[in-house]
Amino acid sequence: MARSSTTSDVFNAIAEADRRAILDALITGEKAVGAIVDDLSMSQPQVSKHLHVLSEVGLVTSRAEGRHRLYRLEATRLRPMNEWLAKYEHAMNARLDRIDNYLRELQQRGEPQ
Amino acid sequence: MARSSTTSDVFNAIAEADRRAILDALITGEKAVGAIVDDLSMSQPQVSKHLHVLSEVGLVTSRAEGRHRLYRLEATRLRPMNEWLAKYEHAMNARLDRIDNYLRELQQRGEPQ
DNA sequence: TTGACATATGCCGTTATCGGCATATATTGG
DNA sequence: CCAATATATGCCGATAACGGCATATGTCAA
Repeated sequence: MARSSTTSDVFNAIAEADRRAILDALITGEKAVGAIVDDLSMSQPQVSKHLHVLSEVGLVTSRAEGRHRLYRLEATRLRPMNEWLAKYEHAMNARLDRIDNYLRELQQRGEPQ
Repeated sequence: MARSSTTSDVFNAIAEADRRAILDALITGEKAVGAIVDDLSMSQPQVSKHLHVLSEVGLVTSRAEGRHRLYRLEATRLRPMNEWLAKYEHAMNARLDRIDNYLRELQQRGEPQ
């Protein structure tokens, strides 16, 4: 058995740097495949395939516009990641909290004098 | 060429559900390999290998304690993901914002009367 | 209709991944 | 030192991912 299919969940879809780049490129709004190809200088089939994967997990949707196909970011689908990460928020800021407390401590020690 | 090595960056390390489960198991604090094996009912070699991967990207660290090896979560390493996700925060909440605006609008229209 | 442009698909070779199993490597207690 | 416990590693077979290239599909314009 290999890694669970890339098309099965958002975490896998996003594991690929090129796909993250594509999503990044779509932040500013809808874009045609060709535009993405130009922006990221990847091959057209490569972009189409990545878009297919992203589409399978719902991270992008598309609509036809003449002979172009416009892809749109569906950021809502990133929620699962966001929620998973949220569990670590506290631990992630532990160091900062410690620095913060340290600074507060310094300040308190300074004030009396 | 396949997907960039699982040991190269956090996004790939986390693409595997079992590894996320391991990290989740470590949220409450240090744990020995055996404890994780029991908690998640995965095979011992499987857990060891996943821990190895997680360790390569710095998501966990370990220390020896007798014949046990205690693994510890290094949540700080999740920052890159957090930052990447932050870019989508706005788009992710767009729908909520829209509802919010709508409600605000309703309220304003109601007030004058 | 024909031809040009835009995008999707199919096939191929290479490479990584993953789990299972057996086994190597500590470490401790007697 | 030896046996038992705890963990790490190495090898294997199966699977799927990725990029490249050629080509199919679709759409417009003249």
